[in-house]
Amino acid sequence: MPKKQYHTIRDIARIAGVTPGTVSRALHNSPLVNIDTKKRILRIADELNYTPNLVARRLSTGKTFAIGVIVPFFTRPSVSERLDGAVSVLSNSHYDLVIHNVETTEQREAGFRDVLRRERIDGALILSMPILEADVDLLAQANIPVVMVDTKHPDLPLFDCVTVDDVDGGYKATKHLINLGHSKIGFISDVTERLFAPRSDNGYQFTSSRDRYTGYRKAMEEAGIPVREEYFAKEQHGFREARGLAAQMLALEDPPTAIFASNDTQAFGVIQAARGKGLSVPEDLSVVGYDDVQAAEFMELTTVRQMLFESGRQGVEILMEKINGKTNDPKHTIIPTEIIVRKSTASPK
Amino acid sequence: MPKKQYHTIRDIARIAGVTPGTVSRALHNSPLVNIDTKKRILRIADELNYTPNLVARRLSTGKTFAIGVIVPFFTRPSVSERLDGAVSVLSNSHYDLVIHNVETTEQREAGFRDVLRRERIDGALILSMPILEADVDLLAQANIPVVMVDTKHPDLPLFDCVTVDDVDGGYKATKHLINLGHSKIGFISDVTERLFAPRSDNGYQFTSSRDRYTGYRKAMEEAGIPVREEYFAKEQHGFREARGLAAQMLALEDPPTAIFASNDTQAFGVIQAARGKGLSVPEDLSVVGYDDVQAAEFMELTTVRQMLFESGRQGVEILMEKINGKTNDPKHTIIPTEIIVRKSTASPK
DNA sequence: TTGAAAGCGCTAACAT
DNA sequence: ATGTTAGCGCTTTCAA
Repeated sequence: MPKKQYHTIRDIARIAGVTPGTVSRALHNSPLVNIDTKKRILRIADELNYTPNLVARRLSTGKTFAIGVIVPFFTRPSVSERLDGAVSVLSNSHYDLVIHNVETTEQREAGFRDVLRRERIDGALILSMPILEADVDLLAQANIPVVMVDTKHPDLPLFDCVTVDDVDGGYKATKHLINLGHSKIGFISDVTERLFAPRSDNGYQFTSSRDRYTGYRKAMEEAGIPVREEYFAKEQHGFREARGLAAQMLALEDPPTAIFASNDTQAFGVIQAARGKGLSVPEDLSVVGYDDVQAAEFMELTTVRQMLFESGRQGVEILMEKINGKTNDPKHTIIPTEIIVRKSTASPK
Repeated sequence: MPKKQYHTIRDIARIAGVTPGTVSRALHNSPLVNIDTKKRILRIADELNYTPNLVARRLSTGKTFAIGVIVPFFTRPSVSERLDGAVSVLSNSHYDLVIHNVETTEQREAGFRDVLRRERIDGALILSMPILEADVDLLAQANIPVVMVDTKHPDLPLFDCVTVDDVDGGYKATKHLINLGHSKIGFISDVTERLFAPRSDNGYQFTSSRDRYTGYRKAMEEAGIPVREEYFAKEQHGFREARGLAAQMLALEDPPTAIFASNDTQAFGVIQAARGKGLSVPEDLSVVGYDDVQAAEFMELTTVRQMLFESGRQGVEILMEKINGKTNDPKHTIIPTEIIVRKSTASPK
């Protein structure tokens, strides 16, 4: 078998009659190399179809030229749109994006323990991951810059993060319904995955839904509408679960005339539940979602847009600044929300 | 500033009073090391919170412990579900998954030129990327195993691939409509992205839609139903485009009573077009999609399921076998399809 | 069972 | 402008 199927800087050096150091400089466009030798070196490199061994470069420079992203459930549209924003920044740089998907507790631990280290990546993005108390230590031990997107934690003002003002988003959605004349407004929330809420719920898992609910209450109270307990329900993320919840709520003696779901997927479940009961949307039931994922448009769902792509993009951009040592102080960016009115909401009959 | 914020094998060696070689052996559970020294070494490593520097290990062993995936538009649900399958295999191994997203011609070229090399990754998965003539050379030059998923190319029987029998899938969908009594059946196709079809269409870009259309024709001919030209239309992937196409088709003098769209996203566009014309689905128009993405379920869309997750999973599994040298001969796996009947299809009135 | 030493391919500081 | 050299952290062969 052949000794090696590729060429190194040394091969080029030999052929060009120079030393590896010079080749390295030529390849890096250093001004410290004669224009002719540089040309010659580049030509030879090209003929040899040379590409540098990134691993060697990484070891030598101490930089990995890779960033990691720790993310759960990236097939969820909202997550994958954020990821897309993150990827978009990197594809114009030399950085690789290594993705660590989290779906089990082990993977979660492994992610925080092994991934957040300088020996693997230059920086990490934590995307849509609720932070547990146990994570805080690991996070603090990380010897690389970390930016969190769609993830907040009361004890971590020390970290950079990109978040959304979910209280405001929830407020806007509810306000929209109130303005339409609704007062019987249900709220359907998702719940922190079991994965993220081990036996001791220490109050750290901070879901966006909670904030959205706070916004809901605020709008209700402001309008002097009592918040009814039977108009609140929560279940796992997923449209089937939400469908069940909505079906129950619509079966109440005095059912709501509008339902605000804390994400679009759940809103779709609500719409299905209404359909199942022979109710039409928005005539008999108004529905508002949250996220404005791509499917929301063809479902003609009124929803709260939160610039998912943009949040991922900004997260990585901040991360790159950190990696390149441009800034130091933690930065908390808040992405604005906007209510997108489509055809799933109307005044009550 | 501190010289280094982490510990190396040498630190452990010093403290344990042995040489780095021994530490390396101990860490790898080699039988060639005294049980007591091994224990001592492991204890020290643990106390020091040691984790090996993967980059160094990679350089030394010549393995990168990473695989790359080249993929376009990974926010598309069908693509991201495939990706999810790929990721699922890796998260139980020590392999990293680096993702190279392709959205421009440059990125496409860069992907094939730079990524497919042993110096970066141990193997690559090419996901849902039509292969151009120019790619063939680059692919052939790759010095690492490559597996293609949802990508075929007539000239590349040499490569491993996981594909779907789209002709059969298209046949099943059409047959279903015919069985329901339809004979005026439209077909809406997507078109290879401009990105993938530069000026010279050399016939190599092989879209799945074409196969699905072949299946459609086959079913029609078999049933003795003439294929009408005005019942065929194509446009870019995307529900808006499909909505436009369907609107036109439904405005024909003699409009179809059923439309088969070559993917779910376009099917959603068709449904919207019908709705826009005041037609209800399935009473006035039956709609069939393709892919069975998650949204298909809550849209209650009849569609052709093709085990997206599974295709990604199998792709990586084959890739890992190749990397570990278990098999050599190219393997062509065909994932079966299945028609999922939901509420978007019915007999014509 | 352990130590010594070479080497993976590249970079960068220093010397010339 | 170029050569020389040391070294990044780890693995692995060869000796002992």
